Amino acid sequence: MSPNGSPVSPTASEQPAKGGRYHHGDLRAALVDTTIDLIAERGVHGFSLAEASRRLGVTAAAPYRHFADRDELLAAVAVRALAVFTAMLEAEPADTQAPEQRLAAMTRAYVHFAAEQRPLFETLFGTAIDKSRYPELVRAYEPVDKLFMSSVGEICENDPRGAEALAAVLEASAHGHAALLLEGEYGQGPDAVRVAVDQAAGATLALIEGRKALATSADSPARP
Amino acid sequence: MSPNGSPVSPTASEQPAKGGRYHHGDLRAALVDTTIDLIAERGVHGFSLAEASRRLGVTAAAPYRHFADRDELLAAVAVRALAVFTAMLEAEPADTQAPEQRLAAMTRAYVHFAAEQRPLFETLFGTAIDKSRYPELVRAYEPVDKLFMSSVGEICENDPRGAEALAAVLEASAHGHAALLLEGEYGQGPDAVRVAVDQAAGATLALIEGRKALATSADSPARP
DNA sequence: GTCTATATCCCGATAGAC
DNA sequence: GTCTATCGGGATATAGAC
Repeated sequence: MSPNGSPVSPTASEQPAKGGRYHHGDLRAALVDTTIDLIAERGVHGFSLAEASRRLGVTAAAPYRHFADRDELLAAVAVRALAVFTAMLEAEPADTQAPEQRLAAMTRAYVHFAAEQRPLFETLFGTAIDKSRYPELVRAYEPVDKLFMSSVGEICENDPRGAEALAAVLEASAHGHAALLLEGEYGQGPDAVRVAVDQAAGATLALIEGRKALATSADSPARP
Repeated sequence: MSPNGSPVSPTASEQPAKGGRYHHGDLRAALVDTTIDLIAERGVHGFSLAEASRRLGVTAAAPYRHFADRDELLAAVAVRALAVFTAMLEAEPADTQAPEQRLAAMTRAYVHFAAEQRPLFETLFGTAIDKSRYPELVRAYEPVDKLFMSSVGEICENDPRGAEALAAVLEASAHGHAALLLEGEYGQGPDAVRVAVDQAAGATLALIEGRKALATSADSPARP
């Protein structure tokens, strides 16, 4: 088990062979795991293929059998990140709640994900991966998008424009809370996470409510 | 004039001297300017002291007369960033508006700043500068904080707790819009900036309004 | 599928001359 | 206040052996 909690191929050894050749059971997966660990320690930009190789006891040339270059490895990490986040979202009870409550829960999950899976979150945002180069990465975004937009759509029925706008501000708010949490603006430790998560969820509800209120008052400006 | 629009010392030449010694009028300021250009081109993490020196026609050793290390130069850029942002905020008409409108205007300024001064914005957030090491950086935050908190305080009179919470969500929302704009989620070009700025300002108003509404309904839960 | 070896390039930082 | 010279790292990526 790697420190990031992901399983490495069972046949992978963790030390270089003393004398002979060294073979990984699944160097590709091991590289993804080790990369996540490295990002956790030094940030996305501190990561290097060379050091990941060193940690796994292979030479710096080995990874190039599995990834064309550094970016392709990061894209693989991003795909994993979206899989983890999707799993978090799908673990929520889905149908029993009002769409506002589901969106608040998704916001909680978003900020929680940023806090608990920092390296994965950083990989999704801290880097400028050229998504169009990695179709599987585009596909990995789809389930998240679907879940999110379905709840937004329920709130903005028959108003696709409004839905898009609401989606944008909700995403921005959630993202902002996550980003500032990671910047340390909420302090450190589990208390900071709790506060950020609560405030983010509250902001989601307030945004939905506030937009409703402002739209109404715009319809009948004589009634503030 | 440097591409980032900041004046370089008038005595600074832009090419290395052909034969003799090379003296800058103000290498320190020139380094800050060039650093901003470099960050604009390659991002905060792509920047290097070595390349900044190269561009200015000095050797890699020269900067160390002016900055103890790389981080100190980045801190100087951050100070400049806050000065620019403060100037943007102070350029707004201050007293004529309701606090909600002033906060919406500050949000506009924030997102606008991120878009128009991307390298400065990136320096403030993309790096983990240890602020406590640079007292002048701490001081540079003060005027912004003061402007922001005074408007927030007007809305949350006699409720310092509420003021802090409102400040946090407003900051997060503004930051989120700025961050997603820079990530390209709004597309490219001036249209993207306009949309992001408008949505961010709208979100600010909606957050204030929505929190008010939710607080009220919490006081009298029998009246949804 | 991995290794050896190598090419090529980059960086931050310091000592001491001028 | 800048330069020369240098130390001691680090990186990506390729060619060819096994």
